[in-house]
Amino acid sequence: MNAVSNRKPDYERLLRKAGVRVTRPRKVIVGILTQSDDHPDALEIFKRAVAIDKTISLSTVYRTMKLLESMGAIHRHAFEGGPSRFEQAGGDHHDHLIDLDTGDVIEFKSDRIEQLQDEIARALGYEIIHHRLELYGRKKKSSG
Amino acid sequence: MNAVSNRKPDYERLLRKAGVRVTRPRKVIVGILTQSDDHPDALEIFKRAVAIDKTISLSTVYRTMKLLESMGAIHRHAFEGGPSRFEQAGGDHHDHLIDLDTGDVIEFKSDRIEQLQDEIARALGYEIIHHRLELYGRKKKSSG
DNA sequence: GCAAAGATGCCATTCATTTGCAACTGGATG
DNA sequence: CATCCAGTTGCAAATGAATGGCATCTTTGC
Repeated sequence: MNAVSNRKPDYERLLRKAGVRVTRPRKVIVGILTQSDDHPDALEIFKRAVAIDKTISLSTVYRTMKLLESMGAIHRHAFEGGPSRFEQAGGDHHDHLIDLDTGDVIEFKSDRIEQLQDEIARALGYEIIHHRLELYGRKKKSSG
Repeated sequence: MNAVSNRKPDYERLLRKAGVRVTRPRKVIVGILTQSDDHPDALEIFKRAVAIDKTISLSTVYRTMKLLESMGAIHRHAFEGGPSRFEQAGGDHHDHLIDLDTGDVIEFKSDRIEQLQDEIARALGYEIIHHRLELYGRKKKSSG
């Protein structure tokens, strides 16, 4: 388990490469993603977007997230009991620890766990396409 | 990783113990759960219930699942891209491998992974309340 | 058996997300 | 730089899962 790097993708380049238009709403949204280090949901991204350009609609946020996801530029996480939350792709693969009290998301990584998952799948005759490992926990009060 | 035992809870006893009524719809629903070895969603349970008693409503299925869940008699799983699916509690803890082609759910268990999860959470200053580990995969064709 | 608390069925509602559609606009072309 | 039009957008209505309100029924304690 260790820290996770996070180089940001060049979204505009990716959009052009995907052959879709680089529109004003899309620029605003990817700009927000670039500046975000948290895991906002669609509504939160919408709010941040409206602060920059008040004509942007929530539909467009949803459509853009779906587009970026299909391009592999972002990851969607459906943590339990809430809307999907998004994060930029491009960093190393990692899993998530969700703070049940604050909703904060902490990233972690364990090669050992990944390896064990592969072994399990192989033993069952399966190939893992992707996986989801989420720890839901509370901060330990170390002394008081 | 190994097979998972599955002793079925005595739902009617549990209901009485919880101080709620053992009604006709509830009997039908827990009867279905007792006979199920899969991971049906609410609609599927509803269909099976209606086949036995056509007056049962989907609302009651949802209410009953929620009730059983709060009693700890069943577990709810929100696998990606679909409605919640349910399984009886009472077996050992286990995680899930979801067959992306069929939707089949295979249960597995790894003490080693659980242990690593605990270590990770501890290192981050957290106590795990619960976790979710899902592998999404496809069957390997071993020869043809 | 009876009454009252609890459950049910039905329907409307919520919440997250998607879709239909007319109006708009990137960006390739001339 | 004007034109054009497929790709996009905003809006509103639709969807799908799940919940809530409420009048009516039904367990269960007496």
